[in-house]
Amino acid sequence: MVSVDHLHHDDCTHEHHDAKAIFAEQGIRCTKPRVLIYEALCSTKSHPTAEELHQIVKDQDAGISLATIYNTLELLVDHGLARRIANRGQGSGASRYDADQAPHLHLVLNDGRVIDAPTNLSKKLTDAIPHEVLQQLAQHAGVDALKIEIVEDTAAV
Amino acid sequence: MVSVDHLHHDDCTHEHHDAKAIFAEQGIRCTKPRVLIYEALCSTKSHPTAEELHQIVKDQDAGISLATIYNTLELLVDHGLARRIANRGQGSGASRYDADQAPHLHLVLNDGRVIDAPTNLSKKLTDAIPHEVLQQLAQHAGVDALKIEIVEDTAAV
DNA sequence: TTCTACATTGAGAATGATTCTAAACCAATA
DNA sequence: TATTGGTTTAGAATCATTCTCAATGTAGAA
Repeated sequence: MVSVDHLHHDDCTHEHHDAKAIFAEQGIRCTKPRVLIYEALCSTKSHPTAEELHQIVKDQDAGISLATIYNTLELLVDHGLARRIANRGQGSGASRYDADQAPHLHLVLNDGRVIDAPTNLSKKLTDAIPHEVLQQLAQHAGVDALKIEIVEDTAAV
Repeated sequence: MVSVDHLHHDDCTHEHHDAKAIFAEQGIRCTKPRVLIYEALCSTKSHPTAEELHQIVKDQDAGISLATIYNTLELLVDHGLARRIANRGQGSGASRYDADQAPHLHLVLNDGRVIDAPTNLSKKLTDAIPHEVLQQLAQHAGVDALKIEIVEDTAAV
């Protein structure tokens, strides 16, 4: 892994995502559905559900099936290119997804919405937590890593 | 409410929950299914799913239907007698429930398990977080209250 | 570039979790 | 004890996700 291609600067609204390069780096095939799905996920801050992503990419390629959305999202998550956000609230709430790699906290609301915590508050909270506490918790649970999530208190509706 | 039947001592593993009194206090009807479900939920630390609870209470009253489990759990959550825990991991993970009122953190793992954080770590982490940060986040989200949840990092499997 | 092997896709069926429906039932109150 | 309205039940309905497998497309070899 001695590539020298991390020289391009960020340019667009958010960041630049060269899907092709990123997929190559991860050793996963570059297909049209994957590019469309990944770019759609990168270019939104709304933490869409699989269904919502399907609506978006169908505008660009009517043939993409919902199963492909699910397959691709699982692939992205497995390769660390996206996160699945725990679903909340009543009923059959759909999972939501996020490709934003910058460290930030999610506020998971009971109505299903997920919003990003403002950067300053996100940082304040994260910095306040002793690193070793999270580590000890992970050890207690027998897992590699844990992260914080902020969820609405279930009492309130 | 001047009954004199709260004299029987705690006998079971954990705490005593006088379902009848608690339901009365909340102004909700005391029915056999509700008592069984609530007591089953109180007497375990395993954060069972609706399905798991159904298995448990069916041993005591074979007629209880799964729909009643769901109805009752929703009722308990609405009255603050139980919490619904966000579901994780792949696929159709079932929600888990907890009637433990003592303040404690949940560790939500990718395989669907939910375990309680040890009291000391739970306290360390909670105490470390500035109260006003959580408040500001709640305000930002437009909700009454937020709480922390610790989830396994999705990258690890 | 063309060919080939094999991963990926798409449509729909299958599964799992939760909610809905309507009729039978029962707890609280008078 | 009778009444009334909330509760329960069984099963159907709904929603989210996964599975199946034939058709397709990609990456690498020739």
